[in-house]
Amino acid sequence: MYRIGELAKACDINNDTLRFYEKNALLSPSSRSESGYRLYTEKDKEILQFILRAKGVGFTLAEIRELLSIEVNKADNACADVKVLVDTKLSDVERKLAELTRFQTSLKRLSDACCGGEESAEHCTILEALESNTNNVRHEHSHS
Amino acid sequence: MYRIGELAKACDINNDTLRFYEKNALLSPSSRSESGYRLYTEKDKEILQFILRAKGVGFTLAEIRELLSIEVNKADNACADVKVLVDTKLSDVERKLAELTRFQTSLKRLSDACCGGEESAEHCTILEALESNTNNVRHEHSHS
DNA sequence: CTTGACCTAGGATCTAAGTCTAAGGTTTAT
DNA sequence: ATAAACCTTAGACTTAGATCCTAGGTCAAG
Repeated sequence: MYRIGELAKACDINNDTLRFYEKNALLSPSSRSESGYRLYTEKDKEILQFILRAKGVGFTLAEIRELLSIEVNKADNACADVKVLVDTKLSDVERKLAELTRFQTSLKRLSDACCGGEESAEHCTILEALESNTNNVRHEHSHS
Repeated sequence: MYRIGELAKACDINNDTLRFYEKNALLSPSSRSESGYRLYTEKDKEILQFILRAKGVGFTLAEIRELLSIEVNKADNACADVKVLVDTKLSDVERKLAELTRFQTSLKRLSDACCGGEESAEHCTILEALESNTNNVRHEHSHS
């Protein structure tokens, strides 16, 4: 059993974040001590880690709540319902992947075109690209 | 010279967003009319487009402010300074991409392993996977 | 038996990036 | 000359996701 501070420390988050997750129906401690202290189990910790991983890839807490809630309703849901939810999340993930890939491509192009040297940035291709009306690095000339 | 509404419309953003950018030291109109109306020049419009493009590549407004400060003071900054900003952002984006790809794989595997039928989800492979501490589908047995 | 670290609840505050409202002044078209 | 469309400011509100504050209760160590 972890007390709130122990679990928070173990997962490198704030105690208040755990209280916040509880208030927002994401993760409640499995029990309380005599004096009302929250007591989290190993299982609770695993759920928290799932939450943190999901958050790390861009799921909102609302989406995570939905993912987690499937489990609670198991018996009341058909497999099909669960699958729909997962497939919806999969589309979400793929949409996010597409956007990030776009960012990556643009940033890479900017980075690759820049000499990165100690020269003055007066002719920096990155700045030029951001100034131009294309968002693409068209001119790959360097500063030399 | 553009009035606020004209520039906003031309760049497809809200008038309030321009006031917000001004308050947050991203873009101030070059002048004001007799009656106090903001007047933006062609150059101002270019800076705005710079901001919007940088936003489109995933930079936060704080990061854009930094980019702009280099932009207006090019001669005093090295190319390396600019490149660091881009490369930091790039690593950030790539870290997220990696995590997201991991999630995509997991969700795909979950979806594929699920029969998607009208059976109760009590033995749904998806849920079983979410319960495990790996987020991977280990047991590919179905509900039947 | 008290000090310090930890915990409680409830509500206030913060950040990002806007968006909206109120109460009024200006410009333009008819 | 007056309505419609535009502009001004200050400040409140929004959403998501926390984080902090107040005022007090609990627990282990010296």
